[in-house]
Amino acid sequence: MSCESLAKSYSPKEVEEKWYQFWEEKKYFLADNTAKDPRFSIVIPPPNVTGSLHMGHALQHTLHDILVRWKRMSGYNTLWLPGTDHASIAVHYVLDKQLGEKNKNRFDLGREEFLKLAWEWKKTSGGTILNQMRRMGVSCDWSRERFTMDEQLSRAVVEVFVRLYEEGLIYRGEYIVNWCPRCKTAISDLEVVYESDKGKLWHLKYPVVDSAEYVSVATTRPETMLGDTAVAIHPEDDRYRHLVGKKVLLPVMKREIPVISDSFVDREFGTGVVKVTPAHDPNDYEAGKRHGLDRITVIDDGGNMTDAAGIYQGMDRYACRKKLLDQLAAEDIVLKTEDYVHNVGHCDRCSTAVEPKISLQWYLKVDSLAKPAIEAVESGRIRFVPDTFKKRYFEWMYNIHDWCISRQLWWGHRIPAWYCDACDRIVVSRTTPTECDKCSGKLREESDILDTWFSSALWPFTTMGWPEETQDLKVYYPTDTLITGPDIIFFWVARMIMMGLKFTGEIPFREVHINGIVRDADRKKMSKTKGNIIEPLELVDQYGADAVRFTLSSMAVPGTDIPFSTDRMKGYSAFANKVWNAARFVLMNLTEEDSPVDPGEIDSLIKNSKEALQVEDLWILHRLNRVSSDVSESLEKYRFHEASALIYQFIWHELCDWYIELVKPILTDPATSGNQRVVRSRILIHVLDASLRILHPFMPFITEEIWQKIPHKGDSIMIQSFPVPRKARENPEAAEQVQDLMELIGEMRTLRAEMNIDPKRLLNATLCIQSEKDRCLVEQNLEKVCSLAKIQSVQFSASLPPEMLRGVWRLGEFGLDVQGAIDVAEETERLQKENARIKEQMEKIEKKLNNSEFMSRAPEKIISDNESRYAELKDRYLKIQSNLKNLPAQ
RNA sequence: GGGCGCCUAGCUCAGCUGGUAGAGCACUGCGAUCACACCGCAGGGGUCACAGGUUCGAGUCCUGUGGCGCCCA
Repeated sequence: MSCESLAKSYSPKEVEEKWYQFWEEKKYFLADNTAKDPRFSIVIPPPNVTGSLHMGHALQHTLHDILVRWKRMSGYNTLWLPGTDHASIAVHYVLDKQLGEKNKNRFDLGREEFLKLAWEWKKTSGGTILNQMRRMGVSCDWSRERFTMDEQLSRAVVEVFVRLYEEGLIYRGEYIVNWCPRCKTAISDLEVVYESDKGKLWHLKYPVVDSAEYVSVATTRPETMLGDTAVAIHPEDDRYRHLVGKKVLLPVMKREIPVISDSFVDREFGTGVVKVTPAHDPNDYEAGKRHGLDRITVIDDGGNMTDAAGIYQGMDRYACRKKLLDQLAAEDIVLKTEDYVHNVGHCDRCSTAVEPKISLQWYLKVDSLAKPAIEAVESGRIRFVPDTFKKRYFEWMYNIHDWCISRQLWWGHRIPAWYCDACDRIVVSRTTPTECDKCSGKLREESDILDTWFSSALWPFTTMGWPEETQDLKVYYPTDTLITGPDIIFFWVARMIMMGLKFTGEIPFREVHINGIVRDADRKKMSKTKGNIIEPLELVDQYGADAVRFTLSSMAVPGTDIPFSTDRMKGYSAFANKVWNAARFVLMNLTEEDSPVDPGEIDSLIKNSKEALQVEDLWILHRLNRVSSDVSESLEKYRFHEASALIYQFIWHELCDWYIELVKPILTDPATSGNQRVVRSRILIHVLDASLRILHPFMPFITEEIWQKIPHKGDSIMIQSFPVPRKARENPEAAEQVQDLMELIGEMRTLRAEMNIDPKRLLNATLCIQSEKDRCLVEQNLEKVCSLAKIQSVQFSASLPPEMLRGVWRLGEFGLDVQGAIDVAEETERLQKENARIKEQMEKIEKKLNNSEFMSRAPEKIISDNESRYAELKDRYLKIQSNLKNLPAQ
């Protein structure tokens, strides 16, 4: 085994690419569906194929990868399945833009050509995000990469559609939908985002027919008046009751329309009279149905006025508004104009104002699917982490509406339906029919495609081969965990649960971990317009993937947003360097002959040759035990922040700050025996090895780089076992002893610092320790104490000589000889101050212990804790008191 | 309008089932010695938003007030 030495500091750039390639080549990421081990499986929330890696992905992928690497190292047969979704609207958007540059649109090209172009685009640019993911070090099984439009997944989509149709759960109907005039498609309720826009409220004069009276109607969208087919009042509104049944004359169009009475009218809005445009407003549409009103469509698919708009035909809807208002003003129809802030729906993808529009669409009836999906969460079969998110889920599920699943786009899964023009029959089929099964007439294929989320909803099982009963499906479905953001609980999580239960009879995942949203350091949401976007790959370039991963993980409190701070990340890149240098120290103390350490070797060392071990050895092994189980426990609960803090604290503040420092004096002392040296290096190798393994899921690159350089068995750290607690190493006694030594060293250091003693100056010390056992402990570890507290000689004595600086710790008192008269006044003040602090704490506890209510009601454990704490404080207090008394007279 | 969440050190946040207020960064002092100055040692800094209540005991549970944010309509 050769022991290379390490560079003085860690540079991620040189190692990351190398190891990622190595892992992939060795096929470590591949899941083996024949393995007998318990399995752990997870599917990626498929990123949009047009997307590029942002901080949200970086976070989610980091969390996925931590779980997956940890489970893999813990002996699970692990699958992490990657892939992308086809993102109909987004792809259309990208291509529309490209075509637009050549002054063309998709209709010029035609469906077939457009799809060719789309596939071409997918082939060249669709893999961007997947390649970017690799830079984060993700260990997904690339051999199982899926795309929602893969042939097999597409077949599954057809299968699902046909089954749902045959069960009567999919129907076609004419309703008012959210229409995006730019994308030229219907979109679902969820894809509409409401933003408050500053607009105006125009009050218009509608004269009552055969009367001198007129009514004033208020509207934010005057152009829709061209399609008005009634005005409405509230049935209990006495102001207008007399008008019901009469007609008003619609200005401009000069159409007589009825006054209807309906309780949907809000009496407080405007004057209490509203115009009714059934073809362009969802509420009006419903009211129109109730009252049998005509529906006049005045705005077309592209947002332009139809021929029903009279002279405004062909005009853009906003241009029309302007011109129309001119006309209305000229005709004295506008009674009043006020500023008005209202919520306007915008297309989620392209931000164009949505146009409510009547059209014939395909819908999925969701009631019967929602029921079992609700039950699955209510019963706890599916758990949300944190739990509070299930409320959001229920809220939506209890009020769920039928889902408009058709889109008037081309890129996606074409709805498998054919129309017979001869007999009006609709044929829905798994295979392309040649003729109408009823009248043998010619068939016309449906041109609409399905909502992208329709296929995403099937992702957990179609990616594994459904509807075939594949081995993958058997082994890896249902998946264990879904990690995703709060924004797609409805879009995706809820729909996956419904579809999973419907088509596999099983829940698609057992737990849903909802992560927070990554924001900028000031908690602001990142956005292009704000210009506060942080590019994860730029961070990776600068600080290394490990530092980025660790930062995200350390801030990943379930369900809590992450204000990403570069300062904090610098801290974690320093941590990487710290780990590097700890390894460097270990390697410097090894020789060519050092071989890999088996954990069992350390156990038998404890069992058979305890005398060769130092107390700090027992302590660090004990601590290692605890940390390994604590980290696992935290990960089990998705407490990534806690797990990160545990391993950080252990490596930096226990292994580096104490263990290595305690071991140093032994290693540097030329008098140390060969055997002592060997034992030290065996333990160092082992503790470093185990620490690297615990750290590996969080920081895969640096841990692999170091692990490959220390004595090791095996080809890669990523397939080694994750440390588990070993009984032989539990040693609370050693833990306490080291605690006592640390306290002594700490007190001495504090005293030195407070008294401004030159850090390099070696002092003589006197120790008073009552207990024989305690004295032995200190005696046996004298070298270490001296080295870490800069002491040159120690005397044990029953009492402290007067001319010394004094300190106390749990096991006794100590004096530092500063060789010369000490400033008694200053020393008195210092000790008195310290005792005042102690007294304060004692009084607090005293109050509790003197309270009979507390003594009779508090649990025994709490009482005894307080008592022993009090005893300790008192002991310390008395020691200081006696120190004060024994100071030389002034 | 309905619902949910947040307010803890200068900053960003932990603090699970109530029992001695924590971390990282920043800050102050000291330190180029044999892993690391991307470092070490020591230190300062908090009426846990506010007001009530429950309890022997409240950052933690309950009610209300104020401020901020999110979701749904």
